[in-house]
Amino acid sequence: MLQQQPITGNGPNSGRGIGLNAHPGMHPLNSVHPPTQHRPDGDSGLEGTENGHENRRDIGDILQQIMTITDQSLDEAQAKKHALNCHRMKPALFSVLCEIKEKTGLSMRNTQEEEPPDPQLVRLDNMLLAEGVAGPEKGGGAAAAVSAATSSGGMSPDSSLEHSDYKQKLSQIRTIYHTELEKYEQACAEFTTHVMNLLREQSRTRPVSPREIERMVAIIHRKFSSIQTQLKQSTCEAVMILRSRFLDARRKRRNFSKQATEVLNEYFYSHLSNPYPSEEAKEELAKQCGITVSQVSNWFGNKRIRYKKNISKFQEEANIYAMKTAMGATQREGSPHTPNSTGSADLFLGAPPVNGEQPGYHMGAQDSVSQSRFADRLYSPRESRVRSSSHAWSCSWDRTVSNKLTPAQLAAC
DNA sequence: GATTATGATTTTCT
DNA sequence: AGAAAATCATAATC
Repeated sequence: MLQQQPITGNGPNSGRGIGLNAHPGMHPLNSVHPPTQHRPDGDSGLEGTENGHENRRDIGDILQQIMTITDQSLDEAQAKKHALNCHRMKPALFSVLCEIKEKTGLSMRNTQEEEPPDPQLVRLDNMLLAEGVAGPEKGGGAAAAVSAATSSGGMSPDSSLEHSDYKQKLSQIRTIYHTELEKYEQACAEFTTHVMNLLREQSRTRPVSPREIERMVAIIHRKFSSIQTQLKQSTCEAVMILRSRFLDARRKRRNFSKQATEVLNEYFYSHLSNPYPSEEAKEELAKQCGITVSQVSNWFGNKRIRYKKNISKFQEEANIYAMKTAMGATQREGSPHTPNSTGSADLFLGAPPVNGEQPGYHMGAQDSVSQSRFADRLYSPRESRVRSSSHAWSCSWDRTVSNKLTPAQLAAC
């Protein structure tokens, strides 16, 4: 627009702009246009000498004014500024100018002032809060996250050690996060204050309304919040990596202690006809082995399926435990049995005397006496009670395993 | 380092 | 819902 003026502008102001006509190089341009009607003298396109002189005088005046400003002392300038500020028309003029600004350039920004909270940021906030990184410092924050993550899988005996390591690392992340957040907030506050002061200062000489300052502050905060989002995102990533490293149970699998395996195996082989411990029995076993109930369940699940898949592989182990149990039973011979007892006493529950006979170790062999004994047991009141609580047992274990028990194992059962 | 053992998880079944 | 079966991933062993 402005650049076109010299070409098309031959109106009343044409030829009076500062510097344009004064520049000698512009004359050929102007000369393209024929002389307009307000020049009846039919000048050949060159500015009239009077006009030219007038323009030069104007420019000279302006230059002179500029020069005098630099000559003014600071006090003088301040006094003038003050006088301007105290001018009775100033507030009115100020507000009018502010209004005009609002209606023009700044109206665009009004539309985006009330934007909804960023869903991504909300998600990050929620996660940081849940992980105990953000929010109030509470001792149980990290621990709660850990227990929540491990509740399904159970805890290994050395888990407390690893959890403290996890907590320590998490608190490191927390510290870094809070330090960075503080830095960010400080920087944001500093910058905001600086800009506000600057704008307030400038509002004395140019139309800057308080509303505009507020808006500017909001813009600054928006810009800074993107940095905050990045910080939150990287913190979340760090927490996720930490979690996957420390809380993935499969990653840190530890074998149970020998003693724990012993206890579990003893129970398993002494209940080979129905290796489904009740909830109470599981709790008891868990207590004895120093593992969780779900770990006991896992162990029995694994053991059952692996035993069933390859019985011959487990024969030796089975016989060892059967012998152990049988010997235990022999030792206890004569002592009163409590058929409905639970827990470790259940190991010898109902195990009949093997008539002094040592376990035969007839791998896979199955005599008719054992079979009938097994059948008896199968339909004994106790067994039927247990069976009703273990639906799968009658369908799967009974058919595939129980009828392959060796005499020693059966005796143990 | 290949193989096996084993605890945990996931999927399927009853 | 709980167990079986399949699978994964790591520990232990050779």
